[in-house]
Amino acid sequence: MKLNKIRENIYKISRDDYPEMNVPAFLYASDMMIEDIQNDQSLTQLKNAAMLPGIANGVYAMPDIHYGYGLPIGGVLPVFADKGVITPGGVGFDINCGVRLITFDINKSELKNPESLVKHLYKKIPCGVGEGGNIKLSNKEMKKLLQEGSKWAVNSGYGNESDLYNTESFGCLSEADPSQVSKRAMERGSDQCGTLGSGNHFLEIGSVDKIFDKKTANFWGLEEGKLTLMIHSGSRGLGHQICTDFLKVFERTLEKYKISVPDKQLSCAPVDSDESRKYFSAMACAANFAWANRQILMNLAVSAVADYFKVKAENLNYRLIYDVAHNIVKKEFFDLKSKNCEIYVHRKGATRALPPGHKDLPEHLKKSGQPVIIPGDMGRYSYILSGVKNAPELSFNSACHGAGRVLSRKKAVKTAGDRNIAIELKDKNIYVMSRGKKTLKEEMPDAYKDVANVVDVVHNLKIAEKTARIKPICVIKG
DNA sequence: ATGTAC
Repeated sequence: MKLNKIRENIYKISRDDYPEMNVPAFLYASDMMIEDIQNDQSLTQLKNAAMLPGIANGVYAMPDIHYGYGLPIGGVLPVFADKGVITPGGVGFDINCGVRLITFDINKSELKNPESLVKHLYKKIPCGVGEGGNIKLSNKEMKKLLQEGSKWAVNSGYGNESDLYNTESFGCLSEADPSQVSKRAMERGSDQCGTLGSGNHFLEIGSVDKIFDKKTANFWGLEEGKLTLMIHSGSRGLGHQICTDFLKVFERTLEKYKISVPDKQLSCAPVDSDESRKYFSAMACAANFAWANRQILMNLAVSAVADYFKVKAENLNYRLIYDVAHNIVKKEFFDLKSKNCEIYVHRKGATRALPPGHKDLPEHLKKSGQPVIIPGDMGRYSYILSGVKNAPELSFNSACHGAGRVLSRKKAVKTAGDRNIAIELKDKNIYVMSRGKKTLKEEMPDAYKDVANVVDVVHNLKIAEKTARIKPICVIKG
């Protein structure tokens, strides 16, 4: 792909070089990352996305870009409500995959036996491919959950109402319509609320290891040396099934709306079409399911931590810093050429990052900007950043979402050979337990880029600025 | 990511 470097950390794929594009594509990455990025087909996917109709300004790729279904992971696709298209490939299979971060008023030094804590967590958190949990929902109750998201979880006894104010969109997309969710999707989801999943999903106890921005950290209640809980999970089989169901629908709509796409995986329909409305309503259900899921997982993990410290869960002082999605399409408003425009922003492996003062932030976060949670790998660290001033213009309020792989899962397993990743991590005082036999090899630290380099790109561009770094202590995986 | 194929 022909890339033009327009300034430090910004590369452009230009319409002068590829006239088939309707808008330019922008890649945010450092010089040293370019070679790896050029090695897969992700930039071709980005260029293909720029050929869709009705895009606002451009398409964008974050430094953790890699190959995905349709739009690359790490891609942002903003479209005008009145002339753009919705594409399920712009969201991906794991609808509202996202991350949540919690802090405890407990010092790292008080955690004397992390090996025991990881066992407590592993026992309490259902995880693994296809695994169900302890909550079985009737059809009626499922419908309620899909409409209400996090609020359903709070009303069902999982957490506090204040948690909603520390969740993106208050943990609910109001467009959710359960009648657009297939029976099969409902069935797959009905016993999976409160389950972690597998692959790169994880639940981790860590500690704040470094503060970059003291003011923002203080404001949010992040203190060096305190224990944290991070949860990375999504909408499980429900979201997967919804995506599968609608991909079939959208492949058939191309002819109907006379849209030509360079890649069937970018099948789409006008925003204002029956198909897009139905997809959006079903996608919103999956998003709400994922928020309820993480809300419940948080409560299960908090009770495991309480068990370990031999205190009652209600006496354990914890605080939800934020919960943010990184696979979603949302209706948002942006000032473009001094006109307020309704935009549907597809974020796929991209985290929303609202700058200070944004109207969608709750009052208590207006001053700091939105917390942007960026998980790394299980052997190094994760970051929390705050949305800053260049986010609207550079990326429609979006930042990176993680480290990004350097080795495919298959390659990682092969490279790991007969290494014992759990023992290697234990030597670094990180205690991991995993249900899947291959998971730890697939997810070993060497399979990922150093997230510090990824985060530095968005930090230097002033899309989101570094607030704190978190180091893992106990990790459970599916 | 995912009852890793309907």
